[in-house]
Amino acid sequence: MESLSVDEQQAASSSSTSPSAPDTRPTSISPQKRRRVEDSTNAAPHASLLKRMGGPSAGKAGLALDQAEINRRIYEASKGSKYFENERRNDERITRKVEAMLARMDERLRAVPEGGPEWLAIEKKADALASKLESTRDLSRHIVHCDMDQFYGAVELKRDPSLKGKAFGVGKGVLVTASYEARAYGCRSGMATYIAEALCPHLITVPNDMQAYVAASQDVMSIFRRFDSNLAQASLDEAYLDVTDHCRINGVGVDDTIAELRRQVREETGLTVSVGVAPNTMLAKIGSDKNKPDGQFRLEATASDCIDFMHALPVRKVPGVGRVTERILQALGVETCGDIWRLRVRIALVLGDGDLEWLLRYNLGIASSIVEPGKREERKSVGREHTFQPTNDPERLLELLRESADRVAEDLKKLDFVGKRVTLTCKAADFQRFTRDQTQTGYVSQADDIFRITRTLLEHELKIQPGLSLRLIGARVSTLKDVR
DNA sequence: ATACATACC
DNA sequence: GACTGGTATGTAT
Repeated sequence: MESLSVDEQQAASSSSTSPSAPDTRPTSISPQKRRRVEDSTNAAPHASLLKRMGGPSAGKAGLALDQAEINRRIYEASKGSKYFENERRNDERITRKVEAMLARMDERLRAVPEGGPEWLAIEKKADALASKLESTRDLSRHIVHCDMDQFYGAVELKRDPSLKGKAFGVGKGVLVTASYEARAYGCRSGMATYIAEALCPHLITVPNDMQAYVAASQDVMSIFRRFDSNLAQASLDEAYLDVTDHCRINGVGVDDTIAELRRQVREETGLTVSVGVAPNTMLAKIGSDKNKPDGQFRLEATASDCIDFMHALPVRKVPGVGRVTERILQALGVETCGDIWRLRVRIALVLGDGDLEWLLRYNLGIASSIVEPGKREERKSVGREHTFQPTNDPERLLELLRESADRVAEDLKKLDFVGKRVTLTCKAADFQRFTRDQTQTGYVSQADDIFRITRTLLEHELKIQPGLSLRLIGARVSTLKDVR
């Protein structure tokens, strides 16, 4: 029973107040408070850990080595490091969470036998929810997601053409991007450089130059703005546009419009961009990946095209579904967005109605069709953090905290914000992170105030955890007020 | 109000 | 031996 009993009708412009970028995800189940199992360093690696060590962006196509072999090499290279141990702990925690969820599923499935009256009632409710969602589908806009190809790497290539055709990465301790040649060896953004070098011994690494990327980004965004002056910039190298009006006013089809946008970017900046066009932001974003690099993809604006497009799509490809959510869904039997429909009753039983709603949106390919620039007053926090050689010297830690506090105050001043809540962020030498915060009675923005508050929080931690060694310290101010 | 987890680039 | 930084948001308590 794969076909949807949902009306194919639509129109009704989305009245949703959701933000322009797809950003919501099913919530995860509550953490369990069971005791951590003891060291199992010598045991064979759990499949999920092997995969986890492959990194969050592992699993893309075009590899010189088999992904399983890459994961094995990454595992070998990182085994025993503090980072690795922390990943192992986190992986165990998720494994326990998934086990607890499966136990709960067994229990619920016993209480609500498949095909029984209660089961059928839940199914009916899920179908009604799907119909309701279907009635909000907006197919009237040409929503565009532009994603620059290998952006930092492309900027570096422009600067140093001798890198062309070579395996190189940008970044120092950690790669922020890898060239397509390096990706073929399994090198990925977010990967430690020493791991990348283990996978690809001839890897060239170049330091990153944010200034250059910001400048290139501004050039590209100003070209995008010719097609939608109201675009939503999602990052330095990504933007959402609504080109419906541009196409109508100029009497140009959307495919030609996008070809023209790509041509202007290529000619004026020497960079290439991949583009997805679809009726909403989620579909456009997934689409921009379809013909990468230097390609464009358009999804036909009909409900059945949207549903078919999502059907075979692995849930992990949906923006907002990360590796933890992927594991939870996998345990339920949900690998693709098509599986969501088949397993809707199980999902409702185990995860609840709220999560079912988001998952049904993925299944149906329904999301916001509203593109608007991020508003300044929507800024939620301003923070700084940095990593250093682990130390337990309290004087040194306070010095480092002072630096973060100074930089946050600088940023707040530049941005004209003051805030009420002050957060201390720490990462211990073993990579475990924690935060401590305090809400003030009045607004703060001065370096001295931010330092004084975070220092008190840090000193308290040092008192209750004597000898605490840290590798990262940061300060953040939130609950902001605009004073511009 | 606080702490922490997840996600994105 | 070695694995970033900045921001948003959801959940639990």
